[in-house]
Amino acid sequence: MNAGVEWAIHCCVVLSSADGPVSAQRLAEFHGVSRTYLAKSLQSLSRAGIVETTEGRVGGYVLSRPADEVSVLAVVQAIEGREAAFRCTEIRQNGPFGASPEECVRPCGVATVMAAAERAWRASLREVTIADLAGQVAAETDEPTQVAVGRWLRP
Amino acid sequence: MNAGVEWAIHCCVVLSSADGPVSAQRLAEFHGVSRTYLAKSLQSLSRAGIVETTEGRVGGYVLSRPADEVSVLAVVQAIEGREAAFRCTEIRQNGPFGASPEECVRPCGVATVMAAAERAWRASLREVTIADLAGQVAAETDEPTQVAVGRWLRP
DNA sequence: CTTACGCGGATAGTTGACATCCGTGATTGA
DNA sequence: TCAATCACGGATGTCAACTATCCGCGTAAG
Ligand code: SF4
Ligand code: SF4
Repeated sequence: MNAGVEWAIHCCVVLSSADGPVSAQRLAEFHGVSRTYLAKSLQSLSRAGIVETTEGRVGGYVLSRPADEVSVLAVVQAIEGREAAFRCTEIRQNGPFGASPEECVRPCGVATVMAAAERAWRASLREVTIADLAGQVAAETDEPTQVAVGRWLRP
Repeated sequence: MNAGVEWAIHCCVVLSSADGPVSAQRLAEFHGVSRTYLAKSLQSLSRAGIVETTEGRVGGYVLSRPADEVSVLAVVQAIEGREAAFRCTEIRQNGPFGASPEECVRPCGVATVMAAAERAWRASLREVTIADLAGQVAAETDEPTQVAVGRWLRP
């Protein structure tokens, strides 16, 4: 799985507790990752409509929806894409006893099972929102640090 | 996801309906895929204890357990490995407000959520066995073809 | 002893993830 | 007005993993 997924989720959590636009520079420094590459992930979030950007001198990223309306699944799919991990290559149509395309209008058992598993995976991620994660982080961080982080994000 | 997963599942289904060892040559022909590369996947299944091999002149592969005791999950993990798709890189320890390693003894919310999703995925795959898939295939295949396939597998 | 077969290592080609750079356009503050 | 800052998108490079092939070895049936 793409490492940018982890970065993107963390960025969303940070953005949910910030009170203004945060630049890619700050987000990258905060997490200790490559600025230029993180920008790619943030652009994906932007295209997916999860964050909004303000260009110019004091530009940066802001969550475009309240944190409790952004599921973890949305962030993951924004970075990883929406294609299923399991790609069926229709090998049942190959070989000496290959089925004809007419017989393959509906997916076979293998593809069905894998699709069901991925549905379960997505359903699990859909249950959790960025707000849930942010609340957890806030509960584990003491008050002075939270204030310091807030000030650091907006210099 | 590794394409060899699809091949391996199909091979297990075929093996469950065969009455003797089937060579990699036959399995590859049957599915119309590369013989040499399929052999790699079959070797993974062998190392995982899902199939057993008989070497020598009329060697081949046989399921080492009854088909209803082999879950799809076991086959997938044999090919793909057992590591989680989401790798946490502990970026919360980075940056100016990075947490100390002592504070990170237990996994954070993000890693927990992703792990729960993967558990749901595995649980879904664990519910289905090779026997289930074989039964589905058998129900969709007419009698004469089944006999012909059985004969073709063991020439 | 010959033959067919699985096993494991070595070896490439190809793809996709990871990472960086630069030019463009937009916005703000001097 | 003008320079600085920042997001955006394209182009490019690097690297690991997947895909695929080949060969020598050991094994067991005939
Ligand atoms: S049997 Fe299922 S998984 Fe296999 S090729 Fe057909 S649709 Fe795909
Ligand atoms: S916060 Fe969670 S996902 Fe992020 S680096 Fe720490 S353990 Fe990993």
